[in-house]
Parts: sequence; C-alpha cells; structure tokens
Amino acid sequence: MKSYLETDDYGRKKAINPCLEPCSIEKGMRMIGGKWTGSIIYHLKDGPVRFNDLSRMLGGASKKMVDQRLKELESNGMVIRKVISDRPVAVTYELTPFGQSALECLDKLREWSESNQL
Amino acid sequence: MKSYLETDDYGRKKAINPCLEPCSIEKGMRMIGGKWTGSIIYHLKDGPVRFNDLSRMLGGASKKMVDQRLKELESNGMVIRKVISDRPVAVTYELTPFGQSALECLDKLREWSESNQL
DNA sequence: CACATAGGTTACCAAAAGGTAACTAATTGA
DNA sequence: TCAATTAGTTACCTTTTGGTAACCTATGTG
Repeated sequence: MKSYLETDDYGRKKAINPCLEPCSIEKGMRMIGGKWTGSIIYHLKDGPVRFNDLSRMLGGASKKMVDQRLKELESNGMVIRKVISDRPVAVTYELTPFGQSALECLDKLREWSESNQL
Repeated sequence: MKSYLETDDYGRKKAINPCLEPCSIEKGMRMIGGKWTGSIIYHLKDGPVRFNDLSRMLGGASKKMVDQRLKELESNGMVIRKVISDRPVAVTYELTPFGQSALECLDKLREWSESNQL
C-alpha cells in the first residue's frame, strides 16, 4: 500500500491510502523507538544480562525507565525474563528470536548514527 | 566504545563505558524516532512534496505535528524547505543528502515491521 | 459574494512521560 | 553490626507532548 494523491474534476486533491494510523514505519518505531528501548535491546545482543547490570550500563536511564522498558519489551515478546535463583534473588533478561530480529535495524541505525557523528 | 562490567577485589561491580548519555543508538533514535518523523522522511523519499499534500498523506497526523516535525528535520539538516512561488504561496519540502542517508535505516525498519506483521 | 486552497500560527487543555528519592525484603561480606 | 547487593516498587511532582479548533493572509473558482 502506497499513498499518493488524486485530483478530481474540480481540481480538489485527495490522498489515496493515506497513513490514517501508523504505517509500518510508524508501527516499527513505536515498537523499538521509545526512549532507551533500542539501547536496551542492543545491550542484550550478546546474551542474558541481569537487571542491575543493565541499569549500570545505561547510566543515563533510571531504574524506573529500565524496568518500564523491559516490561514493554517482555509484553510484546522481544525479551524474556528469567529467574535464575530465588534466595539471593537473581534475574536475567534476554532477547527472544523476535527481539533478535530487531538487531538488524538497530545495527543499521548505529552505523548511520556513528558515520554521521551524531 | 563498548560498555562492559568490571568486578573489583571486593566483588563490587562497576560499568566501564556506560551509556551515561545517549549512545549512538539512542542518538539516532532521537533523530528519527519521534512520532511521525520516520514516516515524514519516508514520504519524501521520491522527491519534493508540498506541505498540505504531506499532511494529507499522513492522515493520522495533525498539521501542527507535521509542521513541528518538519521544522525539527529542517533544523538538523535532513530536510530543506523551498518556496517555489509567492503569490499563490507554494512550498515544498525535500530531503537533503543527509536526510536521504537515513532512508536505509528506515527501509530496514519497514521490512522488519512488515515481515512481522506489526 | 461565498467558499476553497495554500501554508501555516495560536491558544487552550488533558494526558503522558519521566526524573528523584525513599522504601521494600532477603542475603552476603567486612 | 553496619553496609552493600539484588530486583524492583511507590509516591510525588514537573515537563513535555500532542490533540482540537480557531484564526491568519493571499489567491482562485463558481
């Protein structure tokens, strides 16, 4: 579905297939474009990471942020939370295959970002 | 710069090179991850588009949104505004080379999004 | 004349986002 | 015993976001 414009007999323009609501780009962005979301996924790329370790790596993000984002990512199937021991409670977060599938986009983004010295 | 963890003699963990502030992924996202930003860039991919035409194509976004995003994109050098005629005022927006360079990421995102039926 | 188009700007308001800091309970280490 | 760690949770409060709708100047159309 591509959107384009049509002009009627009176010269009035009208969009055909407008993005009434989020098109695929928009939907994708809402999935991985939240504040710190991409960074979190990216930091999980090499395997499971524990909550506090993740927080430490994302020094600019508060625990609340990290927690919130992880919950979002879990609820949309990109991340799994695993309790690796109660009593000392220990938890890890890791990417699901779906989560891993997003790494390709993120890596492109990183490349683009770095090559433009953002 | 990669962030990783180090453990000292006392077993205390500390992050080396944490993302204190936006790492490249984060910065990239803040550049093209805003609401409708990606969609706008994407809709300019085939050449200049006029303001109202763009608004029409992004049916879900208000003029205020489109206006705001275009100004952001202009101010960071991804889009240029061109007045193609005063008296009937007519304006077009088009991607700069830098703006075009973002299309690669966005296309990856679109692919990912579509192949996962978001 | 009345209305539509172009390209916006403005004010108003409600909702969402996000930071800070305190607090939880259980456990381990000095 | 004091302090720190783990994984969060909670309350509070300020800022940002974003939607709506009205308004603007100028031109063109029926």
